[in-house]
Amino acid sequence: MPELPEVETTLRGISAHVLNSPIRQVSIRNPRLRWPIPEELPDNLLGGSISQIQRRAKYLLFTTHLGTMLIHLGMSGSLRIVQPNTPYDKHDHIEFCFANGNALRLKDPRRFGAVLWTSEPISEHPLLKHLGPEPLTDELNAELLFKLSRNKKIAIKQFIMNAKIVVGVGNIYANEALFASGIHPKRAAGKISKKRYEALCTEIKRILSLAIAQGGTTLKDFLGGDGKPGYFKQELQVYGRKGLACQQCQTVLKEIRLAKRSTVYCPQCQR
DNA sequence: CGAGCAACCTGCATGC
DNA sequence: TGCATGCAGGTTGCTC
Repeated sequence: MPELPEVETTLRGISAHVLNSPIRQVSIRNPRLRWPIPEELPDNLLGGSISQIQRRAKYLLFTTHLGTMLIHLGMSGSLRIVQPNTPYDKHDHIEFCFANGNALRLKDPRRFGAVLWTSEPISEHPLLKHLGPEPLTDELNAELLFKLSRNKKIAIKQFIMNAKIVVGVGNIYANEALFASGIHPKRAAGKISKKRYEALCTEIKRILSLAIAQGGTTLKDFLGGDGKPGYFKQELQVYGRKGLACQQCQTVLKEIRLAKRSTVYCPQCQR
């Protein structure tokens, strides 16, 4: 489910309901996520409150007086605000109850997500330390991509999906950004001009911003923290449209696999 | 070093 | 109807 816009939508949806309210209870129903939920997590959270929630890449960072809780939603995770007496879903793995009467629940059927704790400065955390720039800041720009890509034979789609290069560009938005900038997903990253990287950067930023403004992309059951679905699906030009006509030139869209990920493109518009 | 891919899981669609 | 297969929005950490 979640790419960067969905994570950002979640952040915006849950913040007001959980910030600065004492944490009364932490219930771990199943600690077996990608990594086990740390046993000391409840003790570190209880009695404290969340003073800030930030997003870095697709990680949500919950600041408390003792440290930071990191949550990653993996492929199928979602965070929802519920009333504490709401019946549990089979895949609700952890719940945080707040003094203000709200409860925050993580549901994650595939359990590729993670809930971690660190008391170190967050920028030093091994999972965050080597991440590339945020795509919606000036740190992502054509010069950077151009420079990092010289002599690289890797396909451009894999290049922009590499979090060491730039974070937050997942499979859906990689497909969409490449279509919008007219670049063939298999083109060698090192053979793309500065000029074309300008277009690609512009499109990555435009598409991610638009998706955030529309509340993310609801494919299966994604709902923002406010329970509303995302509306970006209707904007998708290539993802999930294999065999359909390109909306630009009517050519039939093709699908290939790149690093095992579904890659849809227009063989006419993308070179 | 980079490239490729196995691994972590469940649910759902498809085909026989 | 049942069963096998393949695929899904992500990322780490192997092996070669």
